[in-house]
Amino acid sequence: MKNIEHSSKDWLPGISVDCVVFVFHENQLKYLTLKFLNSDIWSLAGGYVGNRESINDAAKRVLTERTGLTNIFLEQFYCFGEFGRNVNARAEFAKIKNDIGSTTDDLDWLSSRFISTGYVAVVDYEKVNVSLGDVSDQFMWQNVREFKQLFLDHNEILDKALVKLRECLDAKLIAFRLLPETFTMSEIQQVYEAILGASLVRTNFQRKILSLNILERIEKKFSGGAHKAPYLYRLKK
Amino acid sequence: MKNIEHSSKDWLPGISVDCVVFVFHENQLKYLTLKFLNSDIWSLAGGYVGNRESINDAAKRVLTERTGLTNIFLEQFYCFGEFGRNVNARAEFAKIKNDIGSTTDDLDWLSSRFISTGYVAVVDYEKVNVSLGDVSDQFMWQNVREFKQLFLDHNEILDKALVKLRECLDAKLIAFRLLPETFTMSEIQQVYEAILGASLVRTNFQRKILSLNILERIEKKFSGGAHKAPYLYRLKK
DNA sequence: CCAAAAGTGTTGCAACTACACCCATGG
DNA sequence: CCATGGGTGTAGTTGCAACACTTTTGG
Repeated sequence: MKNIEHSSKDWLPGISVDCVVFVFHENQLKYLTLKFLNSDIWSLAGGYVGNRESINDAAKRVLTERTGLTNIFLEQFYCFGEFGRNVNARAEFAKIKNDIGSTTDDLDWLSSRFISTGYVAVVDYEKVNVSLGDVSDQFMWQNVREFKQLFLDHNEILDKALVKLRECLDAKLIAFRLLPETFTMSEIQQVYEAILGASLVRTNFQRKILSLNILERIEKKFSGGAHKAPYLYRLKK
Repeated sequence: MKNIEHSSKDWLPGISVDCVVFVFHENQLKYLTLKFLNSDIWSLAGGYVGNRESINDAAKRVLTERTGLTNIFLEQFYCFGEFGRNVNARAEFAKIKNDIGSTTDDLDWLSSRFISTGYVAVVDYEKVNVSLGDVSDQFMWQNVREFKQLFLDHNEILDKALVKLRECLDAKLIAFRLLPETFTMSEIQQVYEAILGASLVRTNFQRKILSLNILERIEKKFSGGAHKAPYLYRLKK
């Protein structure tokens, strides 16, 4: 409860950031959700903005706190400022307050009107080490293809994040940030297919990716199967 | 000074909106700037957010207050949240305070940290009727090709607005919103050239625009010149 | 006739799609 | 040999750019 108790002094009132953290795992595109202490309410990874901190830095900090990672792809995509986006959810807040054992002041601050800026983050599943923080007791990587009811307007934030992710896919080389250091060509294709929600023709896809001239092929190969092993690739310096 | 005097009660603290209002006039793309009372400081059209008003509605309201128009193209493009974007400009605020005869409380509120969401607006020059409001004594339609030093980080806001405008140009049919009800084909081309900052081949451009199938040609024509008069077009319903 | 406006035709380029086909490799 | 992975060739399409050329119309 440290963050919330210090709230009115250390943090900007009425302003928050919410990060949609994407990973690729088990052949699916997933995003990070956190469950509030002792409740069944799931939210995106959010946080407040320090009095002397830029909102972009706040998003970076929240991401580092939750994932243990620095230097990750992070991009702002929209500012959610509807009246009632959280004010109309006093019941949800009251439940959370009760569950996490907050004081009345905290609830007043939490349930006062907030404007939240949304960020898309893209990380390598194998490198993430999720820390729950003070208000959550569980986390989950949620498949984007399965609907899950989220806190407040976080479903809307997720939808807009997915649109932004697709827009950035080629220009910002999103797919390679979702994969480990080395990967096979079909893994790249699976990432693209998961993000675009469509299947792609293998031969044309490989030509497109290789023509970018950003990959180098590593001669070491997979072992195991009763057939040819796929090549491994990694990003050129 | 009405708005500012009521500030701490009626408006959300620390949050504002800034609108970059574009028009097409004298064959140039221009944006609205306002000069603070008795000063030489020029800013974009900004405003605060009502306690019970969504930020998108606040932007709409600011736009209606300044231009007299409703139902105009308006789109959010970025949330500016650097620490110091206005806090480091106490000198500018002190000058404005002096010029507009504000009380100390107002200055404290004004110069406290603000986070501002940027909006692009696109309007028909012939329909705009600019109202100065309480803190400005002059306005100007500024050519985007000429640099002008603006208040705080408003030059950066303008730059990002222009990028957004170009991105929306085709998808949101921006050009037709910058023109009056009826227009000639070469006027449309001039708008495109002003926004893109490049010249286009007439024949190919006309083919592209007409193939959109959104225009109808009006048989009435211009009068005057010693040559064929251009056709007039208007958007289909 | 001239000048400006409006429109057509054609050529070539680049990107993408679909699909046929071939080679490589490990068992 | 088979199954899987990796890659080439090619034909068709689409969109766009460049440019030549024709037609319309008012004076």
